[in-house]
Amino acid sequence: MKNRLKSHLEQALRQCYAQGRLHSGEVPEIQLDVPSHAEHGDFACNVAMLLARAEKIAPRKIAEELMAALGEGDGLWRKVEIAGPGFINFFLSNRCWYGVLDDIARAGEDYGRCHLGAGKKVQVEFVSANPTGPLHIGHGRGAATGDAVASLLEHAGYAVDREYYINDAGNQMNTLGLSLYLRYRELLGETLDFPANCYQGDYIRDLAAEVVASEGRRLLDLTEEQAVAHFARFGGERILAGIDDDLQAFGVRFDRWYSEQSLYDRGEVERGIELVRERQLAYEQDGALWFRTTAFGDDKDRVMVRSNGATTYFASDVAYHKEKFDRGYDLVIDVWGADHHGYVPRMKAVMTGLGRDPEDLQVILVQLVNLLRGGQQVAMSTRSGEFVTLREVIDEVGRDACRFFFLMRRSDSQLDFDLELAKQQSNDNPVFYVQYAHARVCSINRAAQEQGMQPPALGEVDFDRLVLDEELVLAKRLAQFPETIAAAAQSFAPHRVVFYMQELAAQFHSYYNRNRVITDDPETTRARLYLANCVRIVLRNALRVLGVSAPERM
RNA sequence: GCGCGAUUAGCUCAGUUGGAUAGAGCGUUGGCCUCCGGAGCCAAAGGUCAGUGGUUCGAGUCCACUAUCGCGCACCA
Repeated sequence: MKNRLKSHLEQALRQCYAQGRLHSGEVPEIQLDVPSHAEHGDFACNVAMLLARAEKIAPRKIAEELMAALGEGDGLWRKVEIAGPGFINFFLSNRCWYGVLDDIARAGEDYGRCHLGAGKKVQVEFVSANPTGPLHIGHGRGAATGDAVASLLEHAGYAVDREYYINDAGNQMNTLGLSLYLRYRELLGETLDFPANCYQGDYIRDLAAEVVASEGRRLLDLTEEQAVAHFARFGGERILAGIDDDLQAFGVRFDRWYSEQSLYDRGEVERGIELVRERQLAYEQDGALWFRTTAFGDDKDRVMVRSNGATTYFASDVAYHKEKFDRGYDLVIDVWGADHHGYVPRMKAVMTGLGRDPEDLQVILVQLVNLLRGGQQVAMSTRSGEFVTLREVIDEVGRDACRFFFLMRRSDSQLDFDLELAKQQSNDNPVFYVQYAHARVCSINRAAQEQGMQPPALGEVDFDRLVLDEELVLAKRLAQFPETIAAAAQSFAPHRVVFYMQELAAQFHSYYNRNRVITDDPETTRARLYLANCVRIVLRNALRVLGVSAPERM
């Protein structure tokens, strides 16, 4: 609809130039905004103001010329006017708005999808928590965000892969192995000092206890080095399996689990370092090998190979990102904790250094979750091992509320997550409010069915029966859904979908409360059922993007 | 010290990428059930968009400085 208006405007502008009524020849991008006030119409265009400078005449004058060239617009609008400093305001015809109901009925599950991405390959890498402990709620927010962004991009026509990067190389796995080994020995009767830099959480003891149960004292015969290696492998696998379980319970599925260690095993890290050398971006200093990232905007060069010969995490990250693009992705998105924001410039520098556009790498930063219970802060500290796990929160408030709450705010701003509120079944709780709107339509359908009526199919509805303002407002809101998805996808911002749903649900609840869908008049009833079911379809599609269920009864 | 980010209603936050008179939810106050699910709805009050200057037809939005808060500044991962 917006696009149709746009092409009308472009045509009018070209006509003005052709007829010599305007002279500059400039064709700016036509912008159409939905004004905040209804008296300014359905869409407002500012092109006359943009042209004012080049044309050197008053914007209202330009707007007049454009309006004259616009003509009737074959019934798309019922009124066009010039207002304020030179806005061109369009008032669309009701028939045109109710046409979106047919679009929705026709498209069904696909309503809201678009081809913005043109099939480009995108990888979204997220969670990627170290396999040294269970997922906590911070990871949960990353999981919800990454999954929703991936889903948004799918809806916008990108070919998306979800990937989890496993940091299974380096000394943290040794630390894990050592932590388990020491707890194992403790459980078998030794008293020893458990080092502060080892993992303190109870899950370490639990895992060690499993080993005691299955292996007994046998592993005491190993050398410490052998034992640590054994425990590291065992612990890593078990913890990763637990993470996978938690993510499945959360409804997140990855296309690929990518091991950092495999980069070493296949020589990718070596190849990455070679490439940096070939491009003359490496130099040696103090016995270490450095990547000259300062050449591309980083404020410090970065070490790839330490003076003791060990490669850094940065080196494998270079290799990993190089390898992502080798796999043919056009766009790579990393979802990171916001405390890693300092790493963005260096990774962008790596992109440039490797000959890619830095825009091909997008980093989404996810801020901390502040967990509350009835307004009171829940204490958390990863260091001491006292943290609230994702699993605990899913078990307590349910997957739907959990995902919804994680996505309610822009990902880069801190989030208050109140467990009591998330469990509450009232209008204070936004997730129930939205789901309830969906269930309510289903309930109306059931009531209609009992009276022998089916939700009407395409073409069975007389839109002239929709005469209420609220019905028009609902139709307009429904028409906005595809652009909401597109805009949210382009800015990697799932929270926009949340806000959209809350508005739509509020409008529907309000409509429902004031009017009966099922009336004495069969034609009116049909039209209203049709409208209500379009609301249901859009709510369901929106919830699906976020990974939240759309229940038929609650 | 340097860098990144934030600052919008009593609280928690949006703000369609620079548009017209600033938007929700919660909280507060006052209303609404003979009715398809009240798990809901309606209404009112509430604002110097942190401050100062700048850019222009037009600034919550862009730029500079200031203040306050948060985070980051390893040959760790």
